[in-house]
Amino acid sequence: MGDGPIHAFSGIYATSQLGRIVVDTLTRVRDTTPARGRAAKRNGISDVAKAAGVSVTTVSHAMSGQGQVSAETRAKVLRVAAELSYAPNRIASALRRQRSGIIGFVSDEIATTPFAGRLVLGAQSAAAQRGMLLMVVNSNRDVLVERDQIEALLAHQVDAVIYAKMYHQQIELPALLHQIPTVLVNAFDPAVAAPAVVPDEEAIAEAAVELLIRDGHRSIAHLTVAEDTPAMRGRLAGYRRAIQRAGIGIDERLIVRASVERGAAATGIARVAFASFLERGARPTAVFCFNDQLAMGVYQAAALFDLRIPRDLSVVGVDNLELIADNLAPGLTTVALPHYEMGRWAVDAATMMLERSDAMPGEPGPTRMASHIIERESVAQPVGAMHRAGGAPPI
Amino acid sequence: MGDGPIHAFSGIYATSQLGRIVVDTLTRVRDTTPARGRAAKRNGISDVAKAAGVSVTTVSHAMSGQGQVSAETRAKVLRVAAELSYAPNRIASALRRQRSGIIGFVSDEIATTPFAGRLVLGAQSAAAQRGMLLMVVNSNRDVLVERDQIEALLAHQVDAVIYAKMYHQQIELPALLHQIPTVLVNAFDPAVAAPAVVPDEEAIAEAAVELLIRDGHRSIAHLTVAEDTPAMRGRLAGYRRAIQRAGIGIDERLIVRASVERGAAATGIARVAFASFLERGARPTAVFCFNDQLAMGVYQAAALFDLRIPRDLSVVGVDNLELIADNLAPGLTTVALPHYEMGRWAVDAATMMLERSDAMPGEPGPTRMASHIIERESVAQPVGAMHRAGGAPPI
DNA sequence: TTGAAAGCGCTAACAG
DNA sequence: CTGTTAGCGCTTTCAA
Repeated sequence: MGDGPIHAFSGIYATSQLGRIVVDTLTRVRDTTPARGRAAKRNGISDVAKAAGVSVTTVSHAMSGQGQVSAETRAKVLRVAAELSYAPNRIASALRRQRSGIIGFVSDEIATTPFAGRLVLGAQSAAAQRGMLLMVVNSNRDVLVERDQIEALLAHQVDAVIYAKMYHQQIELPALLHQIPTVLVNAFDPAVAAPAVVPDEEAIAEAAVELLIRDGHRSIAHLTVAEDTPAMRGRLAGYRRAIQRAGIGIDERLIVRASVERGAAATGIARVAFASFLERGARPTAVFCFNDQLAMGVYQAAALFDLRIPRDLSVVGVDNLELIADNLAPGLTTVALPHYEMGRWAVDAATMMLERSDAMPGEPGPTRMASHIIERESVAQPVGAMHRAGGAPPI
Repeated sequence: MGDGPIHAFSGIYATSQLGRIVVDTLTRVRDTTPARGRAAKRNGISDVAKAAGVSVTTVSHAMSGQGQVSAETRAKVLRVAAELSYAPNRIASALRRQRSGIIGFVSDEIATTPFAGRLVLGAQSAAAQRGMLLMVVNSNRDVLVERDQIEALLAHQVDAVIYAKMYHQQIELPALLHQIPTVLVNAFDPAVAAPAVVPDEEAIAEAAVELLIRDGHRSIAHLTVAEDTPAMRGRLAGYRRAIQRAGIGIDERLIVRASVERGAAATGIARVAFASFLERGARPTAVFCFNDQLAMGVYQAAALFDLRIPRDLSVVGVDNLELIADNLAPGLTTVALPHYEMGRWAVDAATMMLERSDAMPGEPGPTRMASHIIERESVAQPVGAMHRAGGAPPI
């Protein structure tokens, strides 16, 4: 292997004194002293051009598939590029094309539940498919921090942003985001015509309640929260609808509200609320809980009253928090929120807007995404289900 | 307000036909039709220069603090910049300076525990302080995906990367990362001289066991896992050390191993393991559990044997998974792993390497980071602690 | 089918 | 203290 001017041999390229072209086809001993400090200079388009004996234009065309390049030239360029482990510098490309290939992901919270992780995961996998990358930013619910972070995202020329909340809510989109394609996740802003995706709350409740009804339950309680949110309203409405559709009358006494503050130990509150519900003599055969933490409270309350789950009481939750649902004994049947799917939907919607600037993905109003139920062991037929159709009042 | 050539009046600037300079000092009616498709064109450095009546160089200097600019000029430039809501285009700046201001964050998993979130949070907060942004990427433990993602990161010219694992382990750093400053989190590679930070496993166990000893416990079990990992070894060693330091002999029968597979419902396994331990007649007054999920299993096993926590059995976990620790009744005292701090440390280390390329932050070998204990209600003095110093054998 | 050359918006020599 | 200017590495007319 010579040292002279750079030539393209048949598949083998020379190490150069001039450029940073280095061919590394052999398996090498493991490098135990990696570059420290600055990143190693990577081969650029002109290095490839030189090595392939063509112009940078041709390399660009060959790599991107733009323009007309003969098949052979293209093959050669590609081969050389691979040889030099060349990949276009996305920064330079972004500057020239006015497209960074980066999607900003703004979330209000990332550390307390696995929701954010699943959202990010879905968004990322969709982004990867389109050759884009995510820039994740988290405000921990501090509006000032959020502002700074959005500014940073804009300064980095993100092409679009996903604005995600961890709990389904109505919001006012930050004004800064009015200047850039934005899609909302788990949130909606009636004043802004931006695509938004949220869970279909009613369907969640219907799925849960229908599962219970199918197993023969007629006396189904709903343990919900006091706070007035879209999730609370939607799930309650879905509960009512499913009950009525089955021809069972709504018994308002079966609706139990726990006053849970955000982030507080929901389980304890739920345990107390549900225990006092049982104390009043209520004996539903099943409970549909607003979320898994409340369901965990129901487990604890049931233990206090010597009620066995699922023999004496079937329980369904919402969230599929594996940490809880998997670890409870018996395992908790619960409805998994479509976080992953919403993440995917969001970047798909964003890229759609990017491609055709007149496009407005999704329905008018927030797109409602379906959930699915995860069955574990907390649901069974009520004892004597066969015998007591339309039994005694439950309370 | 005229339309003519651009002039700088005392604080008010004209709307221009030529550029995109738009002054917007008035509070405006909320824009209900935000730009769709492409991002709105933002003002550039030359817009500011024009409006301020100086050269771009001066603007650059004024904004960055580099070079010499008179205080007045600087003030004027800054004012105009604010007026035009100018912020330097980081892409252009990156291309010119060969510094993207982006740190890649590679994690093996992000959706199943809150660990990743806390790591990201810590990393991000440190990054923000230094004007950098995080590009988070997640492989879901797929090596091929990971490779692609690291390549994408490199193509985006990230200045450094944080390579994080969710569980403390020894790894082989991907070769691609040998060419760029990298710091490892929750992982170490003996073959590579890269800074690494891991939890101080022994200290975790010592803190937990010392807490129990301080409360008068002398018969302290350790419920651990069978898999041989740095965490398992370290915590076991710490347990032994703390017990011995207190002058209590090690009783190997008090060390219980649960064969938990990664990601499985650890609690069930732990429940069975601990129940059979109790069945053999063991009556420790306290258990130190490898993690919170095992602790939850202990709660369940204790219920089976009518042992009340903490009256009959004190329990300490590790991880501070709020979903579990907060929701158990009684609340679980547990050791919180320093994820947030490790995240911070990692970007601090990375930026240090960036600033002085000869720097090697941290100790030789992985830096061990301290944890702290979160006290809830699962620890109490053993019944009759006062009376039975050096009591009967525990099993 | 290929190549030369003009920038994308910024920073950093260097000159005045 | 301020301004002119040459690129950073790439994409994309436009011309050959």
